[in-house]
Amino acid sequence: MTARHELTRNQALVFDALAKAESPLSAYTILDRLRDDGFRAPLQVYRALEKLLDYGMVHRLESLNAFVACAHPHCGEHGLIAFAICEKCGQVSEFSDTVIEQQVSDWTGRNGFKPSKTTVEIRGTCANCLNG
Amino acid sequence: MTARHELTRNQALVFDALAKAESPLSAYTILDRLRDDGFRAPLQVYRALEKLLDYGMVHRLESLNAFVACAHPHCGEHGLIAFAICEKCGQVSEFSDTVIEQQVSDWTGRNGFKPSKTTVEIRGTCANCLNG
DNA sequence: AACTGGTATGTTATCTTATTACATAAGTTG
DNA sequence: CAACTTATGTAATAAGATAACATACCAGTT
Repeated sequence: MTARHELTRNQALVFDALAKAESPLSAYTILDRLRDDGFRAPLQVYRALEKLLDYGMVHRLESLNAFVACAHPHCGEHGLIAFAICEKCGQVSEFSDTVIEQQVSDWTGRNGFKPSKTTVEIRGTCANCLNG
Repeated sequence: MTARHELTRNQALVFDALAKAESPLSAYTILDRLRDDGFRAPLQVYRALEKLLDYGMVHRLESLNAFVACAHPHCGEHGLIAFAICEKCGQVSEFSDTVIEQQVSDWTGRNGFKPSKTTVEIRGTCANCLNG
């Protein structure tokens, strides 16, 4: 756990649940996994997620309504991130692409659009599952 | 209405509702707008949307859980599409970007990933709302 | 016309995801 | 301590999506 952000108990529990998971988790799945730690209501999860998203320690996968811990060692220090999501096994690969970032920035510049967050998600089948 | 796909009554109603709208509509908003046309249940909307998405006549905005009619005159004939979504006024600009498409294709090629659908959504504030 | 297979529909119930509202507690700063 | 902000707990409800089942409609064939 980096010391970049002091996490509260709930935030730490949610982050750990995501960090341990092999694939993205929905808020309700997180809730189920934290029952033993005293979690009873969705809001406890959503509130923690909100902060973690703020800190850049967790990403939201819009096309799945699910969440993943950031793959980067020092979170929050990256530009545009893209996700490749395998629909077979659920695994997610995270990568940053400066060229895409530049294209987005070009378009928004040309059109006077002020971007706040950009989502890039590639759904498909990963190499592993293709060979299986 | 193009003759590229014979739409059923329900599909035509849903498509028209989206085409008339100034901004993306949720499935339940579509349902409400079609009450007078006999729609009573969400499934009627979702089933129509499924087909329209198939035909490429409608796009789903993952970060909004909402739908828009395709902006292109002849739908379904385009590659990767990106959306710029204004969080103030709700307006959506649709554009295709071959460079981003190429970057995605490069990554998937390098990683043996077989893509089925790619989502690119830029959230932010449009020029109009910035000047307002 | 009757038979058959495929597609579209209608309806109810249910499941999943997310937020509102309100009360309480805990930490921080003046 | 008082005032303030931030975190928590809990219940209720809103919003988005699907499952299950029954019925109808529309070819093409016999």
